[in-house]
Amino acid sequence: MKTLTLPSISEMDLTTVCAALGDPVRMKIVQCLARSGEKNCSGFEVEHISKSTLSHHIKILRESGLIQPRFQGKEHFYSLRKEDLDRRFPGMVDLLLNEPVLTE
Amino acid sequence: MKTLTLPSISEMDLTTVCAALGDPVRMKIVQCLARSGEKNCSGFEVEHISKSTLSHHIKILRESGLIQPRFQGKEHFYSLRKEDLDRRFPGMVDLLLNEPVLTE
DNA sequence: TTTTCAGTTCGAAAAATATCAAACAATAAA
DNA sequence: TTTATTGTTTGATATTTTTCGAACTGAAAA
Repeated sequence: MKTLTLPSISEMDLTTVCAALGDPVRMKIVQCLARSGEKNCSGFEVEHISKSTLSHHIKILRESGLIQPRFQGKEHFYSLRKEDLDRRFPGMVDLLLNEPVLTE
Repeated sequence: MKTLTLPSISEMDLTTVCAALGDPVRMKIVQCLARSGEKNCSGFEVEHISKSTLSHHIKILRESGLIQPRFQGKEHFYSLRKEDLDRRFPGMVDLLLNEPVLTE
């Protein structure tokens, strides 16, 4: 059985969250989730990246508090922790939603 | 005569700004400026850091669009580009102001 | 049970970043 | 003019981060 540690609202740190958002791959994943609700790894619109690298980025996003997983069978569905983020960092989700997604 | 290039509002990039804020030293400088208006290097409340390192961090903040300099004699006064940031990333400055400054 | 599928973890290599001391530049003060 | 002050730049090193392939894990399908 999986037991994954997510930071609680009070454990979330703005610098850590900003560092997580400071990578273009991760920013794209977060913006994707902010718009779409829930997706599994293959749903993130990031190209030319190995699955181990993607998994690494997901871990950083999860540990920063930005996203949370839901396990269903062999799939891992991820979603943005909108309510928690809105409580801890009011305005942050809107900021992400207002920003157009970069297409490379 | 100094000619420093600041990014225009439309040149500001959210990922780059987040990367700039994703370092504890730089986050502290920005929060300091968000609260205090204008300060020179010796006014940032960061300890145990050489002046060359501080200068490096200031450059990253300036090039991301977060801060702007004003030259007066031998001093360089820095301030947060609040109006520009509010236009480009509405809510970001408030987000920084709402967040208590970490004291290590 | 064996295979396939979705994803994580491990170990290593490459790239980027943070840090400092020393040298430099520009202004102001002596 | 010489010296002190405020900060930047340069060059080097140490650390961190990104990236990948290979091996692994757990669940579902064959």
